[in-house]
Amino acid sequence: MLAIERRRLIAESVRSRGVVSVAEMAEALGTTEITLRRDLRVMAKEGLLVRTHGGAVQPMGLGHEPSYHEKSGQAAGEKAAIARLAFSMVRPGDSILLGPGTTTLALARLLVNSPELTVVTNSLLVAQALMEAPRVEVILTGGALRRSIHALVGPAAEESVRALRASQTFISGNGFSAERGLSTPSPLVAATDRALASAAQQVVVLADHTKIGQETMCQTVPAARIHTLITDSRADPNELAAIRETGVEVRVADVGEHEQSSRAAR
Amino acid sequence: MLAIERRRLIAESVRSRGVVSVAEMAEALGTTEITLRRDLRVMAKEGLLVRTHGGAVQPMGLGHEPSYHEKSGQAAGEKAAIARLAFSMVRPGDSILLGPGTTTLALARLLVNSPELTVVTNSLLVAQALMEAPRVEVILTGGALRRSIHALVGPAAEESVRALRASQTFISGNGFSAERGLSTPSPLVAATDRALASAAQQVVVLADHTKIGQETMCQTVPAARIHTLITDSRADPNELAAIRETGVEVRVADVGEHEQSSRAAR
DNA sequence: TCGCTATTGATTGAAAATGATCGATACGCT
DNA sequence: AGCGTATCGATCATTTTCAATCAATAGCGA
Repeated sequence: MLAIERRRLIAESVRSRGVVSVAEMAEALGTTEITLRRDLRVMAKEGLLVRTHGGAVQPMGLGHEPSYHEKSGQAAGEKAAIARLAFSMVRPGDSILLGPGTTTLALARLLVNSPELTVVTNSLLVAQALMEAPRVEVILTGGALRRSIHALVGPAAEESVRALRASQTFISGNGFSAERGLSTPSPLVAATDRALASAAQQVVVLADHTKIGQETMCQTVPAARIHTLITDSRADPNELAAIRETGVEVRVADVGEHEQSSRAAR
Repeated sequence: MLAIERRRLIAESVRSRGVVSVAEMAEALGTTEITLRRDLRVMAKEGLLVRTHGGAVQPMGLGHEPSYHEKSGQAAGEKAAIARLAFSMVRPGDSILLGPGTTTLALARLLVNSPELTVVTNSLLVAQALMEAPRVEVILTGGALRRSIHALVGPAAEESVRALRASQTFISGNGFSAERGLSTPSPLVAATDRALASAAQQVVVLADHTKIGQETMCQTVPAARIHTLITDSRADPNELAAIRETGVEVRVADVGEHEQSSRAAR
């Protein structure tokens, strides 16, 4: 096996799995750990990976953001189930909008192998996830970077979606109630989400049970403008009933037994 | 077997498999490794493949562009020196534009502790780097995601910078010559870079020595529209003189002794 | 046939890559 | 904190690969 070929495989492994171990790779590539260590050292110097004890990890820049990831561990199983249900509503050839949030991010990760799709988003994390999706056309809105949610907001963001029209918008938020609809704590984010919502024929809200019945400061979209809410089975049934009253179609995602949210974030 | 025939088979093998090994091909073609090496040397000089130890690989640029990871290691010390010089040109309170590229990314990393700055960029990596810069306002252009360079391009990107006006633009490219100015292989990228350049009073090009004198397909900005070129001390002096003739201010960054990049590009 | 040239094969010393050993260091566990 | 284990880096030996030079062969025209 050629050295360059070996390194290409290592790079690929790092990109796809995030981490590699020296022993494991040496075994897989049929070489010794010494050689592999040398490869890793060279590749680390080139910035292709970051060396750690016993292996190497993906350099920060592609892949997973830790601070944001802590949050995504909460109700991870539920979020994944919601994302799967939302995924089933996407048809090949569609143009869809994705807002920021851990649940929409989970949806984006499911879209990686999807064929022929156009995704418009203001979330850097969604864009990052779809970097791996060769057949998905990704369009980012412009806008000012809001660090806390890794998303683009502000007038520029709203302006750039004004010209667009998509079949569906998938957005999330911090609270959803029958009375107030979808809400978030930040006026800037709310305004941008509102722009996303108004650019699509169908507005789908992804909100796990921790958000149902919650109300936060700024209304994003009133319930009347929302077509579908996808949540999970631990949401308060009374509130869901009230939401249905307002004309929103409520769909409840089934959480597989193996992915209860009791599990800690990795 | 004719030499032409043999080389055609080699080229085909490289194209289809990405890599060939000397021993393997010699076996397959029924010739000796010496002859095969000679073939590879000639073909490498013609740019049909890139020679490596033990074999050869597909030239990056045809099959797939060099993923930015691969490029980021080349001339790393020089790039850092160029970035430092560019950094000294940025004044607090400025609004600047940053294009995509490993050198502009290095500049962005230096800006992390900079106070009171507005940065407009179409590079996701620059945005990511500035995520850590609490006092830098980051604005992303919109646009279609170009995966190979992790940047936003296309009409939407150009449109979103049209309304902006900054004091300086820092852009990079794949080639810079006195005759052709700044150039890149992709028309889409070139158009977007051009839009960035036209939005600022001062256009600064960051290009390490490997790009000086090179010409690629699409002209981004003619030399006449460029105010300053920052490069490193290994650049061809004759070409730099010719560039100065066109009225471009050429500044040469000093590479610290500890960060030579003697390693050849692979 | 003769002479010329281009291509191929062989040899050799140098360079690179690989593998192994050993002391030093870091990590995990109690 | 202390100890055992795993990992790391450096150095040296071995193998592989490379480039340069020289010899041999085949093709070609006069």
